[in-house]
Amino acid sequence: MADTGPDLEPEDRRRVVLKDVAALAGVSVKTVSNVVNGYVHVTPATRARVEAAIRELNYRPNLSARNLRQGRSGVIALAVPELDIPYFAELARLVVAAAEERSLTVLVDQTGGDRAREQLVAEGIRAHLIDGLIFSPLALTGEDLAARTDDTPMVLLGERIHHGPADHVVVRNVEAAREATLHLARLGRRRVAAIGAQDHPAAGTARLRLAGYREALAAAGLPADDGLVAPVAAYHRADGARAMARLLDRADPPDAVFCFNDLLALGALRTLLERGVDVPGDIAVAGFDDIEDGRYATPTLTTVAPDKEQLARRAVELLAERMAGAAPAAREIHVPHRLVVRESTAGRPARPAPDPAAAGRTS
Amino acid sequence: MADTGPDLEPEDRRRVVLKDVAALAGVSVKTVSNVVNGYVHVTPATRARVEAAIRELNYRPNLSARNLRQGRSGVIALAVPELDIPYFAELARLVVAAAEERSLTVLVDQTGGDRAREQLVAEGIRAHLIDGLIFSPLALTGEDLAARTDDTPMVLLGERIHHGPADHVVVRNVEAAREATLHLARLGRRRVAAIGAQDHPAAGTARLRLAGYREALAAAGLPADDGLVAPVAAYHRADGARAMARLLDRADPPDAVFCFNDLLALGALRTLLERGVDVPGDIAVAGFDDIEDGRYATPTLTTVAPDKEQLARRAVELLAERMAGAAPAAREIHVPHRLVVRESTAGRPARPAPDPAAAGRTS
DNA sequence: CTGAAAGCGCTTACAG
DNA sequence: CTGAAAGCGCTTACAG
Repeated sequence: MADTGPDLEPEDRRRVVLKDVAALAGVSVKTVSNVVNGYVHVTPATRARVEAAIRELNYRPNLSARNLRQGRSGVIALAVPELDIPYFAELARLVVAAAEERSLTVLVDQTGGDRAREQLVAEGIRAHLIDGLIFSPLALTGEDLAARTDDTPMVLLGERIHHGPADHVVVRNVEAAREATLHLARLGRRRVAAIGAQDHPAAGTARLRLAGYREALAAAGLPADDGLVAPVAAYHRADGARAMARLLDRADPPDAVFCFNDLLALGALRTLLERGVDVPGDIAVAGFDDIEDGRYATPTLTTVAPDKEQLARRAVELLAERMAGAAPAAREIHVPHRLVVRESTAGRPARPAPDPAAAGRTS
Repeated sequence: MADTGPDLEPEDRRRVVLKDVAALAGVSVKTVSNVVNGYVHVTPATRARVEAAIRELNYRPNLSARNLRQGRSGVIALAVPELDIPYFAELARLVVAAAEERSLTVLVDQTGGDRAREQLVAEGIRAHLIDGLIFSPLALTGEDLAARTDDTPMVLLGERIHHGPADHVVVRNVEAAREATLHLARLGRRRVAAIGAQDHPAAGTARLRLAGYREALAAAGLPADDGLVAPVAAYHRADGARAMARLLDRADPPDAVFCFNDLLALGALRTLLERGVDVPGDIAVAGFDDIEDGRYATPTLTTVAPDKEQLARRAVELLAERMAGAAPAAREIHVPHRLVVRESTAGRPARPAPDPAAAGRTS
């Protein structure tokens, strides 16, 4: 139509629209629309003619127009701190898969765990482009959430910050951390350390896992020694490696350590290896998340395995419900977890070892 | 407007549109549009009034409408086999970041490496929703690409399949594989194996890395023994673990192995550990990709490090150029790589070891 | 510097 | 079962 483009324009091959298909098939646009959208009341002959025309013209519906008309886009956003943190990468894969089953497309936001960016995401940087948001915040506060004005349906992954208006899908962090720590205590370890404490008020996960750790110490009759609780700036391998080094430098190093995620544990394992400390002989190590790396680590890593598949599936499900217009009170859904005991607390398997592939995805 | 919704409708709080803002600010919609889009010719006083109205009404532009009008969406798709394969996860993070610099949003497609799904992606499942596509295919053939009818701008990551119409951003695979293999040969290893060969014709990367491996053997004056070339079904840890086991079961096991990616190498390391084979003492191991896991593996992994940052950046750049209407001939861009020598070929570092954190992202 | 009006490509009541 | 027409919420020539 508008022939105002620069001279680079490929060809005069004008974009094919519904009307063109209708003209070629000799029907109204309504009928073409019906065929495209799979409505029932179209005679087979008409349908065939329309489909032939669609093929011949290579017509594709313009989704922006459809979205504008229908008031929805079929796109949801997944906002995570970093896409290449294995836990979030696995989650992303599962969310994309679960969304696809509902014909939803996933758009990705990376917040870097930065509060300002998380506020933007909560406030709807993509307002009207996305129909819903699955959000795993790191630094967002309850106040931020309460101040939210955007009304895009949202489901939060992770701890429930305050009692805001959003659905949450979570793991029972306190219980899971207690189980992991208790497992270490039952190995006969007396000085069980923790790696992963965090100061800032928004660090809900860290707080809950720390609480579970402390409950377990009490239950096992072990003294709580704050010197054995190592704070970290972030939850990457490097933080775990450094924290482990600090713990080893103490006069009374631990004989077990519960790391608040697997990445921290993998970093800790590396430090232990470099220092020549035997795992689990000298120090037993447990993590949290059950990322695939842990199944191939040296030694393989004992960890809390949340049901990530269900986490993703439930999140998409709750979101779809809200998107469909249901407006129940904010819900909090718990997904199951289990403790997976591997070599880092149970010793190396006798050779020949079980094929670690059996623990991985078969794909 | 249409008050036809079911009784669940939250409130009569009608969606705020441009017109409402214009009315409140006492200007025309054109002026509001100018303010929203940051055009220059608006008096400061007017701008302030409009901005106040936007805040008061909590107005957000409807992106679908804007897209429809402008003929573009500002959204690009990234299609990869699996989001939780570390290499693709790292790439995804970098692509999302690079896209953001250009105000582009990234939507993710997972193909599972399945040809049918890859054909769909190439044919534009999201036609008109996305302005462009960055695509890392696994099973797609040159014929598939030649048959492509969708004209969404596309940039391919990985090997150039045939000489189709698409831009490619690639690593010099043959050279890189040759360097890695030569490194092993220069350690004095005589029986250098390869893990990662693949049969199917679309496996361009496998073919090129195998070629580089063979070139290096010839250059080093080593005999080519096809029994030392291990094929794999996929490029996951489990495949590497199994392939390594097969190589070890031979009468004449290798004293070095070049794995076509890091995941295969990590699986191989696990098998070697279980079998009590010393790395690099008995067998030196090298990989390809430089994923973060390799920096914390036991031992740390020697690998070819492609400049992933540049890979992502260039891909987005080429795509943006095509999206802007430039239609040069298909381009093939090579990004640099380097061989990173670590413990798996160079032995363990003397204690105290360098902090592995220094090798990781600092974040 | 601002206003009034057309139109992007669909879907959807409303008629027939 | 199908047609003609309105309208989703923007942006953009076109006037002034």
